[in-house]
Amino acid sequence: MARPKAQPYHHGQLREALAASGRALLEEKGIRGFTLRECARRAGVSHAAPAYHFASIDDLLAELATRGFQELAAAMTAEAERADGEAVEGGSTSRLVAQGVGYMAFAAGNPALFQLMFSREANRLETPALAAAAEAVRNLHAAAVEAVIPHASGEIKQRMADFAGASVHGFISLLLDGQIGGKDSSRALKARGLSLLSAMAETVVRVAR
Amino acid sequence: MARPKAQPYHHGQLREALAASGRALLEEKGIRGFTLRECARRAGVSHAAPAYHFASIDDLLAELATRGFQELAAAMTAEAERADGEAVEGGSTSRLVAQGVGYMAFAAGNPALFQLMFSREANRLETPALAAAAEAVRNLHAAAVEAVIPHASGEIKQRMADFAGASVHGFISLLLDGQIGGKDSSRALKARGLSLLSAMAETVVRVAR
DNA sequence: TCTGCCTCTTTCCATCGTCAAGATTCGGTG
DNA sequence: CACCGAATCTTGACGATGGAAAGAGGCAGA
Repeated sequence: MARPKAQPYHHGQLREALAASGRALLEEKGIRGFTLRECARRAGVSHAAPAYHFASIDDLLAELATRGFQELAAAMTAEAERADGEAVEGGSTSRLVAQGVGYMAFAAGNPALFQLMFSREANRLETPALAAAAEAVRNLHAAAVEAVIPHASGEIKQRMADFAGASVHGFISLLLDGQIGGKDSSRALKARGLSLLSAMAETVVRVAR
Repeated sequence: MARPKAQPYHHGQLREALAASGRALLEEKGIRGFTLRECARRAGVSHAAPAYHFASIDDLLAELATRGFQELAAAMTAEAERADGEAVEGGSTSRLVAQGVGYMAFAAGNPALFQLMFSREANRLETPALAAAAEAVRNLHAAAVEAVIPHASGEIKQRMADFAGASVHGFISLLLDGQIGGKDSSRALKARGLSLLSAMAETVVRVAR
């Protein structure tokens, strides 16, 4: 009889449940359509229950963004390591491209969350965890660029990290907003994305040489 | 006595007034903090008055985004023509860079509006006017790239237009979100932006050659 | 002048985020 | 094992919001 009742008074993992239902809700309704009450409803608790786990709705959104950045970092490293394993040539350059692929794939799979992460709506809270998670992603970018041009000056590395991050982020952002490739097939869009990534990587290599 | 009373029953230019107060409100409160009632309040009318001019709050936001795109296009062409006038050399390439400067300057001057324009929150309405205004901006990008590499193939032109648009858009987006150059001076940030623009332009030229 | 239409106000409703108060359960202490 | 404070959740309430409905004010053409 120790097993939990169908609807125990104490949820036990409400914070996790809210993060999960909140994420799904965000993708469904978008940032403006996101409501705390609906989020609580889906988690099976009353509308005021989230208050104990999250100070405000912005606090919950900040948590979602934080987890998004962590997952984004994981997606980038996973794709990069996959490239390391199968690549016979290319090395650090193909790793940079693969990391960009991971970035784009995450954004394409979680468009609303991705938008939240890079909207200042989430950054209003400016929690330390959010800042740290976002910085980790930036560091991944910087490290991948650095590996391609290890002998370049610090300033060149910074400029190229700007460049690489901006290209990848801008492309997928415009794509998700429908500003690029309106009615093209998914296959064609991937080709355009890869084309952009290789142009980006070539530029990084060329400028530093 | 024909002059309008202090608060005539019929506003006369309410649509314009709402667009103006809405724009200011958007920059002040951000997308999530934007409310129709506050917007009406600032225009000096009751909270239900906007209903006749805008079907919904999303419709008003779509109008703001549409005007934003028109203004963005104007800022790009103005900066590009300014560059044409003073440039002794460079020609089409310096024009491409200048157009990017205009793009970034508009975004930096209207961060919340810029974010709205490229958030799918506005695009949910998908009004024809909004689509047309956004397309005009895209065409400006494409035309500037085309002028730099007139002899390239159509596919290369498209890829380079993607590349140019993505770089510029990504950089200023990340900058406005605080993901780039956290505590750098405004001067340093402009230098980084110009550096990115020239790297972008060089890549466009190089790939097509 | 009169009449119909456009514009705006007032009123109302369901929903929202947040707060306060009460109910329930948990973990540790006696 | 009994008890009690703290943590967790529910209920109820408040002001604010977007939108709908109904009515009042003002304009233009017959």
